Amino acid sequence: MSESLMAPRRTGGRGSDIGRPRDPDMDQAILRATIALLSEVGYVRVTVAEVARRAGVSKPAIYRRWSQKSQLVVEAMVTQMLPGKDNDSGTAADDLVALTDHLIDVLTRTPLGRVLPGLVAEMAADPVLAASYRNLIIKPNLRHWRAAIARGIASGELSVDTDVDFVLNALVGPLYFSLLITGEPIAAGYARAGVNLVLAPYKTAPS
Amino acid sequence: MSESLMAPRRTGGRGSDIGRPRDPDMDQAILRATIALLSEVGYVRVTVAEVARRAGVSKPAIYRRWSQKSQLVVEAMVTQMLPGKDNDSGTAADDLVALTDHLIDVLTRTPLGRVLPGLVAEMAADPVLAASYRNLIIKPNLRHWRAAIARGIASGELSVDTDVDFVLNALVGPLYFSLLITGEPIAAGYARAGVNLVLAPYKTAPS
DNA sequence: CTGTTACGTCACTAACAATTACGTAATAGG
DNA sequence: CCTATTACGTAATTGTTAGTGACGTAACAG
Repeated sequence: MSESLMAPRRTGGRGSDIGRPRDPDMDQAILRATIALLSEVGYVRVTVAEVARRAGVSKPAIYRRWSQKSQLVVEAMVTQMLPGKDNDSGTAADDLVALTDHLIDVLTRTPLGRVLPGLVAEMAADPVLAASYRNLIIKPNLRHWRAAIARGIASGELSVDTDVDFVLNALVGPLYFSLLITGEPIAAGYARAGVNLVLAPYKTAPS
Repeated sequence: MSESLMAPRRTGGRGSDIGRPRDPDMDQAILRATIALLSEVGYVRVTVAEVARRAGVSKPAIYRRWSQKSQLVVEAMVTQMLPGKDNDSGTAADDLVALTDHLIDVLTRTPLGRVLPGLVAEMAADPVLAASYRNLIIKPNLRHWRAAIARGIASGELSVDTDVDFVLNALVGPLYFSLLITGEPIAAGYARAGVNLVLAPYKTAPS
């Protein structure tokens, strides 16, 4: 994977050592203004001019750092949103319930939920952006889910035949389907019920 | 639900009976041009001006029929894409496999797959459009899934406790998740494997 | 015929992303 | 200190596109 897929942010001119250095405070001000605006109006209605105004910064100053609005948004999300923690509660089932509940919370009660639809559209039109988002946000988060399932297999709680991808997708997919397509609210208790059903074929007999 | 949520298309002026009637051939030409353009360039890059050019029609003629580009696209998709047929193959499991395979085909090999990301963004910003798409496309299609599961319960193939929404979401959700978020290809044999696993908790003992 | 609407052409507004020119300020290295 | 180099703000500009509006002409209903 080429580095450009991971580093949408523009580097300094020819060499970043010579000339006047960029003001790091501006970076933070821009990213914070981006997140704030995102959570208020959603991706589509975020304009670079408004981000600049709120950050107390000029528009060219933003374009010096990020070549596109979409890449600014991705970096803002990466730096401002903490990945789910990898709680090890003792059983894979409980870990997955916790992860599912956390994801529901993120999708329904944080800016991400409002940002995602617009971002999905941009991703489809911009492979570089898509790679950034997937590598920096999606994959790191799914890693926790895989780890929980792996621990369950190792401890004997789950069968060694457990289809990790199936379990993961069956739990996560419906949440995105609901957010992006149907608009239906997530049923209360979805996490516990879903985990029980998805793991049912893989639960080993209690020893 | 108000009728306006179902009928994005503009009616004729005050009464549709007086004055020069709209040319029905133009309707078809516009819808066909929209679908063709959609499948070539995707939602974002569809411009009303280009649709008009291809349909051999003026831009105002389009806006006389649809108030927004997004509504034109929805109607184009509704009229040009056949809903999945409701095959009754004898078992709920086989029906669900067929429906799943069909949905995979639609999402990966028809214009819908290229259109959906842009449409998701529009839906998030436009409740009327969202209602149209859900009522005209999503819900009618999911009805076939529900029917198949209901038949399985009626025949005794599935437990009466079967969680219909869970089964449906666990099969459908991952497909959209893959298309819109991860970009990962659907595993070959997903339909059969997924149905087996999702139905496992509900399969009644063979009588 | 008359009223009403559709149609095309053309011009137009408004919004916004993205770029550029220019003058000024800040920094590193010599 | 001096020079090259880059950052910064202001401001103007380009280009694209959605969506409107005016006008003259064509087609339909009664």
